[in-house]
Amino acid sequence: MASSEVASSATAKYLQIAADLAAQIKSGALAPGATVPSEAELMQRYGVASGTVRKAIAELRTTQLIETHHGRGSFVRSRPPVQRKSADRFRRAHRKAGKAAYLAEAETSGGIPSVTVLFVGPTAAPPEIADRLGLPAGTQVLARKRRYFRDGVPTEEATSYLPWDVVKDIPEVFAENPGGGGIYARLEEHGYSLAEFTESVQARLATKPETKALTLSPGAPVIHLVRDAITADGRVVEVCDTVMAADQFVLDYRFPAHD
Amino acid sequence: MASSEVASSATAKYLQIAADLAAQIKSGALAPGATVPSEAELMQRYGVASGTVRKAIAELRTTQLIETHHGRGSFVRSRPPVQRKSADRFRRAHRKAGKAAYLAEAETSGGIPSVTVLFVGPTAAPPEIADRLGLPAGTQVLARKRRYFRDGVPTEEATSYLPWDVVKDIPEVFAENPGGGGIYARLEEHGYSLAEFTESVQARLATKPETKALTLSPGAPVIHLVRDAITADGRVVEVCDTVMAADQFVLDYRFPAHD
DNA sequence: CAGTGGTCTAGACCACGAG
DNA sequence: TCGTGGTCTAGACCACTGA
Repeated sequence: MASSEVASSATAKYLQIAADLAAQIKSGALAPGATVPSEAELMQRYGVASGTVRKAIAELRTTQLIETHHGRGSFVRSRPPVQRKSADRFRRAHRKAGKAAYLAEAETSGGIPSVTVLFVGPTAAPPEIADRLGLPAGTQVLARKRRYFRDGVPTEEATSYLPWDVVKDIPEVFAENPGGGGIYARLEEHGYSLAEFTESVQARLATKPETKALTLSPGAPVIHLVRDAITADGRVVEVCDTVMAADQFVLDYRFPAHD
Repeated sequence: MASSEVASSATAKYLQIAADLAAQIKSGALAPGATVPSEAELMQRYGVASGTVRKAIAELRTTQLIETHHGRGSFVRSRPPVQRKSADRFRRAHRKAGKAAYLAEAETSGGIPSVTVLFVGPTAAPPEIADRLGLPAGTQVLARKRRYFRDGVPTEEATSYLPWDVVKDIPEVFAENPGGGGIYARLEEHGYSLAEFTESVQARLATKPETKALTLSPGAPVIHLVRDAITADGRVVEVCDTVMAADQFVLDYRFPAHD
């Protein structure tokens, strides 16, 4: 028989199973953090094949109701508290007080922040970055790639690109920890007085590597933010390319109505 | 044999197939609008089972490279030109020139913009909105809900909420078309001089109703933006709640480095 | 080690779309 | 009608996790 009694109901079996499990989660029968029954268990309970159960699980994953860990199982997600990111985090006053932008921000958020530096060194500038820096594509620049965590959970990954001629005399920016106030403070100490920042914000689904780096479920959305740091004479002295787990952040902006 | 030579390579077969097709798309060998080879064709070409091909196709779908239509096939998506949304769109100069924000923006983007007004009338303010307006939850406010299109395709849906005492003497804001410069121009004409805007940006997956309203695929990301319009004396006179198809927009912001 | 999810096969039947 | 994608089965082996 195998496929003789298949694909006939109004809505697909795997969706019914997903809806059933979703109802259990919303009702609280499956509490946040609880483990979802294993695939084998669900196959037996619903009398379906493995593929069908897996599609149901995938459905719950894309709706962010559960997360899955290879070899461990699936777990009901607990809505994490979001982190507000305001343009205020780049206020010069914060830099003068010796705080890096991330820490300045973390002060007003719950959770314990931490940072891991993944890479610091020369790189060929990717086309879009080179364009923003006003350099030919492939020019050597300094890249600083780091990953940010809150309570040990990765939340965002950021790569800063700086023109080589700007950084070559600023030894601190080659260090893992560029010192109090971060690289913006170092830039200003070396005569690059920052006038303004511009940010471009896009949202999209995470790529495979991003899901790994940020431990996201496939199909999870990310915020892709690219910021230019611009000096008083109009030069872009840093481009920061950031990918954030979308469910972890709210971005706040404020701008005047005047001309 | 069946499964004797399975799941051993470094990266999964379905990902290799997806990557191969993605490369063909990026190289232009598969042009936008072209039909992707059928599943049967791909099964033969790559020598894999149907399930494997389907997973590869699903991968390309979540990366927005293709779209699939039951019974017709899969097609390479033509990258819709994204629309840049800059804070500049609220410059008073634009309002004075008689342009509404949306049209002012559309001038610098490709595509023909259009708007449909879905609802204008009194509503009980939802909690989050009431909070921003500084009113008790459930207070009667004026809601203006409209849907925006580009080239006939829905791209965003926005609802403005205005305190009743503000609008009760401004007949134009009850009309479908509030006139040149939009409601912000009308507010300023009636003594509500706008000082600044704040925007909160979040990204998440579309809800079921949103996928319908914006004709999105399930699992597609949206940008949720909430803007407050604030007068010189600090009063919030409008809250605009907007949901945008994420793949249609880039949000641009600019802010000073000064204190 | 046992148990979990991840990938894969080689089929089947159903539902949709176009000629 | 025929070709398309959508769902489903009943298995298999692989890879990761934790006791």
